[in-house]
Amino acid sequence: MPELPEVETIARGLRQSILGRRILSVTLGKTDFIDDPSALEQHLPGRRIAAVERYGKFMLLRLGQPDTTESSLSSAGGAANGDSVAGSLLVHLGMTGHIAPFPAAKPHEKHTHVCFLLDDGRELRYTDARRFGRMAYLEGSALEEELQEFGADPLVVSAEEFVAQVRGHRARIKALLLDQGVLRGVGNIYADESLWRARIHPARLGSRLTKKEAERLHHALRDILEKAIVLRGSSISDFLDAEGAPGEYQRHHRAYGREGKRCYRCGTLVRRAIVAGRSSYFCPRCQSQPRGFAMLPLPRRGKARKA
DNA sequence: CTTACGGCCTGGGTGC
DNA sequence: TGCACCCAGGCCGTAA
Repeated sequence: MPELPEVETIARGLRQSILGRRILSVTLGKTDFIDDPSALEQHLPGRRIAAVERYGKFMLLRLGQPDTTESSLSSAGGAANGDSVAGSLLVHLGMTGHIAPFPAAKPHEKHTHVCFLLDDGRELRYTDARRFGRMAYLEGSALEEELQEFGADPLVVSAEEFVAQVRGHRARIKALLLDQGVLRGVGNIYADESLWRARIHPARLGSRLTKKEAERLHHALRDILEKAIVLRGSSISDFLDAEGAPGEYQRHHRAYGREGKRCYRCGTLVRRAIVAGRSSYFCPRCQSQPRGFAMLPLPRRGKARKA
């Protein structure tokens, strides 16, 4: 479940550990999550990792020109200006994806599907038990077109633009927050957390939010994402950053995963409902339900089973 | 056109 | 110990 804060955390870690390294070779295992596996084998060997960026929930490894020389990459951490990069490796971690460098001699952990041998003897490895992730090498117009499919970065978008986007759609606000074409990087956790903070029910329609509510949501979302980044993301199942350390933001969750627990604001029991096809956690008192929204009965789950 | 919904991919965790 | 089932995020096809 890496969402924006988790991917940002991993990107920062990789920036420290592999920026400027050259990829010597590529070894592939299962490839059904890779757009064009042969493109990786064809284009990556010899290329230098010129920048590590986050784009929504994607990790973007900007690669130097195939003929880039040592000297042209002098400034590590440096801004690889757009012209100097000819292509990028896009990595989406899906739910269970991990990417991190290891000593090449270290045995592969289970579900390792991609290995990039680096010029310092380490291997950048991608593991993904469920292979819900995605990997692709793209360059030129294909890269541009791919990136263009996505909406604004929630940390960058202005309040005006956010309000306009949200109120310009009739879909449920939860669906809008999750729609990567509207806003890039928000997933289930941070959607529910920001809606709780802004006191907006997930099933409300975007077009029916008041300007004030939409502004409140924008502020809540940005604030929560920034705090989550500081705490290196949320480790709810097995998320670990590139150094293998867990995040801490899960301790600050106010809605997500708290079904049956008391709302931090009013003490009402937090509920769970399926909204936009996803489990959604909310306080039924603080986040008043829109008219016409029938909450479907949910099967009991978890160990809180009292027969 | 926009939105809603079900199904699919996979395998770890859980209930029984 | 085994095993059926749930569920996750993104995507796609279909329906309204």
